[in-house]
Amino acid sequence: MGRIPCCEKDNVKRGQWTPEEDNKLASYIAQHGTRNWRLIPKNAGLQRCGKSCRLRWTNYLRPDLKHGQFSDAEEHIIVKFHSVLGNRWSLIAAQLPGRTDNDVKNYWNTKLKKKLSGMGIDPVTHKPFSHLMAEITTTLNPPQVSHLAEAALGCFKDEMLHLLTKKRVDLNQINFSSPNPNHNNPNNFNQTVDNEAGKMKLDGLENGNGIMKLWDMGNGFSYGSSSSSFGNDERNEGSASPAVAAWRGHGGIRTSVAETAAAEEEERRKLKGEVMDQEEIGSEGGRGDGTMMMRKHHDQHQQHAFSVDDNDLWDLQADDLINHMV
DNA sequence: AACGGGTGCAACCGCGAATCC
DNA sequence: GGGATTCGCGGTTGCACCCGT
Repeated sequence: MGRIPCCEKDNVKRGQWTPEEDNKLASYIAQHGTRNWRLIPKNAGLQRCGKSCRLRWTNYLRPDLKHGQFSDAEEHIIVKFHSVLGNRWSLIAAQLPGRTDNDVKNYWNTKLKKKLSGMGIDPVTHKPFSHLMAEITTTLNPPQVSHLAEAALGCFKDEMLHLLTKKRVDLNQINFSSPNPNHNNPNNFNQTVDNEAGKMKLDGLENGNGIMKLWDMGNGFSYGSSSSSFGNDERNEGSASPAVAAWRGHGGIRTSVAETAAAEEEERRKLKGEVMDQEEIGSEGGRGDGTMMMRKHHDQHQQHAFSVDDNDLWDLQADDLINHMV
């Protein structure tokens, strides 16, 4: 039983690629293209499995790849799209010409995740940790809250300390009584997390036009200055997936391979234009697909949703963000 | 200088989706 | 229509390099 291996492991070389192997693969693909990955290593005279060849080509050898540091603009795009798409690295990478999903994934895991945590933002939900704590207190019974808070404080100790030392969020001003009307009624404390999640889901889906609902923590926290936020303003409540589903339901992300490469390139070009040249976008005609929706959605908020210049938090030095311990 | 821990990145693995036959 | 094959994706691992002690 078990899965059939993609290739005979015995005769296959693994590990780092040598320059000679790179040359063989690149020159073969230049001549014959990437039609059948299983045959490519055989025909190119490589003792590699097709999967390994495909990975090497797509992540490293492709001539259109961009190597080197990610720019600030690219960082912003990654965080912005991650807040909407979650860990859909290939989709995020598609917004960054010359970057691969592996690049984006690695960059997220090694740099951006820590950077966001250092800013007191949960990299999974893109919400401030303080907001998550407030959510916990509104959805769980008091005994559960105390246990969970204890555990969470252990997990988020650094982030909480950061918040305290940097005074990004004044804990005295956090409204732990929350907007949830049930909170003040002990009889309603049994509302489960599932119920809350279900409500969030509905909020996201029923928000009209499939646009993600703005979460509002009520204490004025934002990724950046008061007039700007680092992520998308219309943030999904909880996990990104319901909103993404809603978005897709309105013709959102293209995933079908039937979509032509030209269409994808067009989309990429437009999205690139959106980010690189925001001023010029407003006059552009509409599109029926989700990309346009995202673009429209973005257009409506670009003045404050994605401004690099006025984002003081983002410009903090990494040391300032993470090494908060005195 | 040696060592150990942290970091970044390339590569691998396993699964589901898409395509082929 | 359905099984086999191939592809693409996201998560994980391994290793080289860096830096502090």
